[in-house]
Amino acid sequence: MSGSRRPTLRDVAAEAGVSFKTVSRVVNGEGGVSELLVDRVEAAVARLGYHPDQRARLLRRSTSAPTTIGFVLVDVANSFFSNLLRGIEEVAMSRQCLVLAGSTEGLVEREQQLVDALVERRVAGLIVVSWDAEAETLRSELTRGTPVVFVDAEPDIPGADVDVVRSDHRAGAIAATRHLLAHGHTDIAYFGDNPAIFSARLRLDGFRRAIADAGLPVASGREVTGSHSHREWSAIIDRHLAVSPRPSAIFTAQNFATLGAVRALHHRGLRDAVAHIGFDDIDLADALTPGVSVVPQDPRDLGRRAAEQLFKRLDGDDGPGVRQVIASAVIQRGSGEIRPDPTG
Amino acid sequence: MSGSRRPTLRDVAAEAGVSFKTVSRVVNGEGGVSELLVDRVEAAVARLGYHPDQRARLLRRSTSAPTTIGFVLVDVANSFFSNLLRGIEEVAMSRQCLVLAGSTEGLVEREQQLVDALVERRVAGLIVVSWDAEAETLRSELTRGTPVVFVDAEPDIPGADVDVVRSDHRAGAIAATRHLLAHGHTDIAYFGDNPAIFSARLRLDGFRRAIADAGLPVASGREVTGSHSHREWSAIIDRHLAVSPRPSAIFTAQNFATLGAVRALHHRGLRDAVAHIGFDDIDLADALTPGVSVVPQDPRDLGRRAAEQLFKRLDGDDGPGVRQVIASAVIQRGSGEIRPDPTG
DNA sequence: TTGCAGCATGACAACGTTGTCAAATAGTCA
DNA sequence: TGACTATTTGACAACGTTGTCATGCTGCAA
Repeated sequence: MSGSRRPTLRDVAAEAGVSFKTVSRVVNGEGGVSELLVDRVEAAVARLGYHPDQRARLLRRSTSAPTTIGFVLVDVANSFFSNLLRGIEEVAMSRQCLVLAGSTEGLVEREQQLVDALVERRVAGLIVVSWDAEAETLRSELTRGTPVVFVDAEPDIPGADVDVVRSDHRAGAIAATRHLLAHGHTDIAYFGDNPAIFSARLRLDGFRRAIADAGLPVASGREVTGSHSHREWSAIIDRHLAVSPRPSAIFTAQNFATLGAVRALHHRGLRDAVAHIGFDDIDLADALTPGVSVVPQDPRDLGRRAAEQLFKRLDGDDGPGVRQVIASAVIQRGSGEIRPDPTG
Repeated sequence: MSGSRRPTLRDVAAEAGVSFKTVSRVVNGEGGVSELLVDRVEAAVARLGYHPDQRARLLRRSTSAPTTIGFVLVDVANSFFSNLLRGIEEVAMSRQCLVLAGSTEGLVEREQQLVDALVERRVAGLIVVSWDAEAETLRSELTRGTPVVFVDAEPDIPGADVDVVRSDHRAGAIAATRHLLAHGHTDIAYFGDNPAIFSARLRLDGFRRAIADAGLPVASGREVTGSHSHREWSAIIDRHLAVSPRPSAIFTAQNFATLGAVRALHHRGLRDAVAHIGFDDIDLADALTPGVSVVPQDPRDLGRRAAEQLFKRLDGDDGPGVRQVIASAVIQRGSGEIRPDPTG
């Protein structure tokens, strides 16, 4: 048995002594087959361990329920994205649909490769976290009418009408910054992702706006941006805590930066001295001393919403593009409510 | 252009004024086509945005490099599994191969559905975290000779010769327990996953063996097992800390349990009073006070190894099954080195 | 000019499936 | 009985691709 060719409709037909079309009918439950033959065919299917070839099936079928959707994300090892994936999977699962996912590592070139690879496998639709500002990686698919839902990042396509699901990055950043301002801070450091990235740009913009609204000067030396691991962020933030005067509060606008800041503050023994608030929640945020205040996101919910929207399109909805921008508010856990040292 | 049919070889051929076989040759770089026609075809491909249909290609092709592999995991939202996936993806990516993954949620029924769904899509091979002790979900594929690599859990198939990549669960649990014993603890509580699960069974076994080797009685009231979220574990462990006398040390043999324990200990203000060691590392383990001592795993490395092994098989290696059992040692960060309260 | 090698190109079958249609069989009614 | 209908079954094309083979053309030597 080992290494034997995988059985096809014809093999089952031979085993059952019927034509392969009859097997096809039985396998697809089409009806119009006598009970006698149904039994014979089903026995043969079981005996041979037959599984229909979905590639051939989809190739032939004109119209059918989607069986596979594609998800282009940045890094599945980042819990934000893995939870997005989980939310998508949840919805897809209820539709007997699988998710073909891949990490771009933030490289546009890799994003293009992934989109092409998914298109060549003829996924029914795409959910994409695009770091290509104008989403050129998806241009040809969009014009062709392939269903695409953008998550987390919103592409800047003039005159385009696309589906988007994302957090309200700017409002969240404004809320976080105002929270620190309200607690008396005037020297706030910002650590966030590369502003070439949509979400990072909006968060930095929100930070600056809140600072400006408070009548404070924009201290560019207090803005640090770039794409780093949490180990790297830890070292970077540690260095910024060493200068004098050090900032009295920090806003970390990305989850790795938040992890890095916790570690750096801990390392310097400043967790009770420097206020800290992060964008996007982290595990154990409430088991630290003090707890880490954050503006949370709910990536699993974002994933679910994106998938729901994609399936609506796959079900034939061709209405105008839908933009879902999810707001959220500060969760106070202690670190964000520390007041500046009056002697500082 | 919107909604137009996706172009095929024939469409490109018509556009370029050649036969579709010539287009096929150009697209596959087969050579034997005049420069003039190559140019005409390439222009037509670009103009129409042609992408070959991998389904049809694979259907026809007798032998070819693998383009998609399947990965059956338990829950992609758990960082252990998402890091496994990342490691697999990393290796697959270098082979121009995509990973089709799905979460079983620990349900054998769902595991079977996923395996079948992957087989029906004709993935080249499978990497599986199976929670079905005898791997019956994979029996027919194994006998058929489909390349399968088991990760994390090793199936109990009499006489079977399979590839396995996993941590040394038993040795790790023994090391963790001995570490607590060496620090003077005699009343150690165990919190771990359902022992129906391979890794959980070995870890519990290691715990019991270390306890027995120390000549201590097995206190069944101190063993709590089950599959829970970290919120649930937090509540469960909190309850066990409320009894008198409470354990002087706890060993959490699963990452959600570790997170739950940190939260529960924090909630009761016992982080400096009760020793704690976990199996599998967690984020921020070193930024807590005290740091969380653990026996770490390197899921990304496990994923890489599993994928490497799978590709070896796909490249034709048909040697005997390879078992990689990765050992690891305690990382001391503070929580595991707390000594029992002498007044306790 | 003829013959032949060598190359470029195309025609056609096949992969495993579904959709279309025709054939064969059984059943009904005048 | 004969014609007509309904039901079961099978033959065959088609999906988009690659593999095999035949055809046509060019250039060169005799």
